[in-house]
Amino acid sequence: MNKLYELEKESGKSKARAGFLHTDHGIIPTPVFMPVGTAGTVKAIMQRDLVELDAKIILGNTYHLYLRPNDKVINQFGGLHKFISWDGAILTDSGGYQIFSLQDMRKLTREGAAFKSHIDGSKHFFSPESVVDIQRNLGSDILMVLDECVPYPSDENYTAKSMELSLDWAKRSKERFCETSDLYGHRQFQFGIGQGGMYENQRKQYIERMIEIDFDGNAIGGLSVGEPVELMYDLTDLSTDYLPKNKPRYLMGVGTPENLLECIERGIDMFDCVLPTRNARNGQLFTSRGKINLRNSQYILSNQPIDSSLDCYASNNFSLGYLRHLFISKEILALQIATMHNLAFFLDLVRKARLHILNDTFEVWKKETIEKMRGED
RNA sequence: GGGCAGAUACCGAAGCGGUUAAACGGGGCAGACUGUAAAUCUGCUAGGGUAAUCCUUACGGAGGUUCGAAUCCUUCUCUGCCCA
Repeated sequence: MNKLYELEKESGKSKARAGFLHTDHGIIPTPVFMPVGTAGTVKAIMQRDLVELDAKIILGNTYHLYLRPNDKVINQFGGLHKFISWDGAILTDSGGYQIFSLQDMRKLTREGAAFKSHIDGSKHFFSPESVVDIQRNLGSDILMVLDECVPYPSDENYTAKSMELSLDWAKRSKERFCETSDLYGHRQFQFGIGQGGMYENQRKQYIERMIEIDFDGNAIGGLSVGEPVELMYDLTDLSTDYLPKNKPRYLMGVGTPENLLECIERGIDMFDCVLPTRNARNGQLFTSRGKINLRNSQYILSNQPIDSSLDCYASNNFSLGYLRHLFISKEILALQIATMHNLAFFLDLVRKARLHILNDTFEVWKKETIEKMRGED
């Protein structure tokens, strides 16, 4: 199959849909959750565990991998897949989010982003073109264009200007992508990223102009940056009204288990988020009964498994009391178990969502699942 | 038996006349985390009170000096080190 996306089924009752991403590193059923592996590792667990969890695709980050070890080094290893020993698919983010989160260390111009390394303060420059080149060296299956993730709140004028900048960068990214080719014998695809801040008209306009550039897939960026969750849902809803049906839709950086279900219902196919991995390292578990703050003293004597409803070694072999002890004692194993469990939960949730879409039961199941998760919050 | 040093909140440890219910660590108790500068960050941690620039009790014990003492003096108790 030459095309990346194959639509399998639409819900009919909502905009939820099931499909496949055809990459040369596997066929990925969608909706899909992509664990974040910024620096060439999904923190605290091994690639073997990701396989066991049936993660089909993970993220890498252009900014981080460029700074360390550098894409030229990774090129010497035959690309990121070989470098990190991962046969599944990889999507690399562009560094656009770092332009946003490391705001005080960079300067934006029409040409690109000048920035200082957060590691050693050294000066660097990213252009839309160089970011494509780096991702060619990395060899990710899906590469993201460089964009400016507009901070929240931003006024309409700033957002509009930023839109022009990001769209210009998007065009240049596409051009560079077309001028270059994959280096390692597997296909690479390129996604655009829709911005527009919190303004409906700008979101719409951005998407319309992005569609013209004709990327392999379309992302929605700049959401979940501090705005009220309902606004995030509304803008996602609006976005999927305009995004083409024959291409994958990726909501960047989202979100909580509830966010995932709400946005699947609004027609999103792909998600990534640091929550399951980061919160795991910070002692918070996501379960079918809601969130658990593991350090709480109420779990000292809990003999309950983390979540026995999951088919995951970490989730049903250790008691909450034991895992709490590991956290309180700052044992490395705590991070590993919690990370594995949280990822198992997120991946399982989205897989179930997919099955329910195929069974025409998604909407009812979604409602029940959210209620259950809220129950013990 | 003699000499010296010390005793501060759950623990360690600052402070050495007023701005001290007492710095800072640790521990404890909560909270946050959404395209990862995060095994991180924030708050609380004598009792009472929703809370306060409110009340009570507090820096080994007992007395004293002073307008005012964890801080100065006397004495007692205990701890460590050194000399016999």
